[in-house]
Amino acid sequence: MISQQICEEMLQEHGVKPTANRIVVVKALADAERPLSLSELEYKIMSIDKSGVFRALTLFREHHLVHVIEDGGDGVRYELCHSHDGHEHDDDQHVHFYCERCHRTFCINEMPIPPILLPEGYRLHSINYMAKGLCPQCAAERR
Amino acid sequence: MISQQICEEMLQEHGVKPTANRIVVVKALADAERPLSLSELEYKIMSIDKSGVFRALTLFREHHLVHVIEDGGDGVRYELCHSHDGHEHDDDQHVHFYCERCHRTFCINEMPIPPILLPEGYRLHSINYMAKGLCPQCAAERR
DNA sequence: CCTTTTCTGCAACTTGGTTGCAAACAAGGA
DNA sequence: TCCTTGTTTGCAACCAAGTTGCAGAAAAGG
Repeated sequence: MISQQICEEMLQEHGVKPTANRIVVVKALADAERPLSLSELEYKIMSIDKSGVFRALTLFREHHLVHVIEDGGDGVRYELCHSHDGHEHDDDQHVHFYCERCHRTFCINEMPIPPILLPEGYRLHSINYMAKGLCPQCAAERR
Repeated sequence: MISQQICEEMLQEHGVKPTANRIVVVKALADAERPLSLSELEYKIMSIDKSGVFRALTLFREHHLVHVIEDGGDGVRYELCHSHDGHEHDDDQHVHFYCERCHRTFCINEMPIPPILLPEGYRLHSINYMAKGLCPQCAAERR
């Protein structure tokens, strides 16, 4: 549980005016310890119209407060940037794990993304490493 | 350019009845040397209604003739499985590169996906390694 | 207190994907 | 060959997620 206080500061730090709605959205993201999709956020928040959540996320993205990861299939998910330099680069890239049974996406924080060597000419900006399978909980229930 | 003959055989091998439409779709996938999205295929084929392309892809997926990779943002892309064992497992996992400028997705065939060590309990099924940035062509034009 | 700008909710729209249905087609038996 | 049965296809309708326009509400700044 993260205090409203801190959420407000996060917004400030990234140059986003902390309105009531926006604080609620950052808080929702911060409290969930995994990346959320737009619809999960909509559902989780309820008090704000989906367009509001959408606009907040768009803004956050522009200000590098959240980043986007591809989910295990359809949509995209939003995750707070933890990089402390505040801006631009997000050195926070880690592996994600998508559970095919409960459809949640986990951050494997302890696992940095292994780098690759690209052929001549490619210019690399970012990497999305998504592992899929069963999360510990679902793997256990399975048997 | 891949012969219709071969496409037909690919279908057979995977237990899919080779109808006219299906052959066209496999051929389109085989000729493009990169994973295509549904809409790219629709555009590329024209002679077949999008529902037809969609149904062909769904079928192919069920028969492990194509696999799905997440694109650099929104939709998903389809790529022919090159694994020669024919069925079930697709040991064909390699890195993909998404160009943020021309929005094409390339197969980096020479680069197998580096494995990771997951924490206790996770059961891994597949991995999607997507690098993003500029492809050689766009990187060159850029300057 | 008034003016100007930003923020917000609602409703409408767009787009990509998906499905229902009936006509077209293919396969197999009489 | 003709008929029956099941499969495949195109069309149009549908659906949901994401996105935008607009006008009222709220905030900021004189």
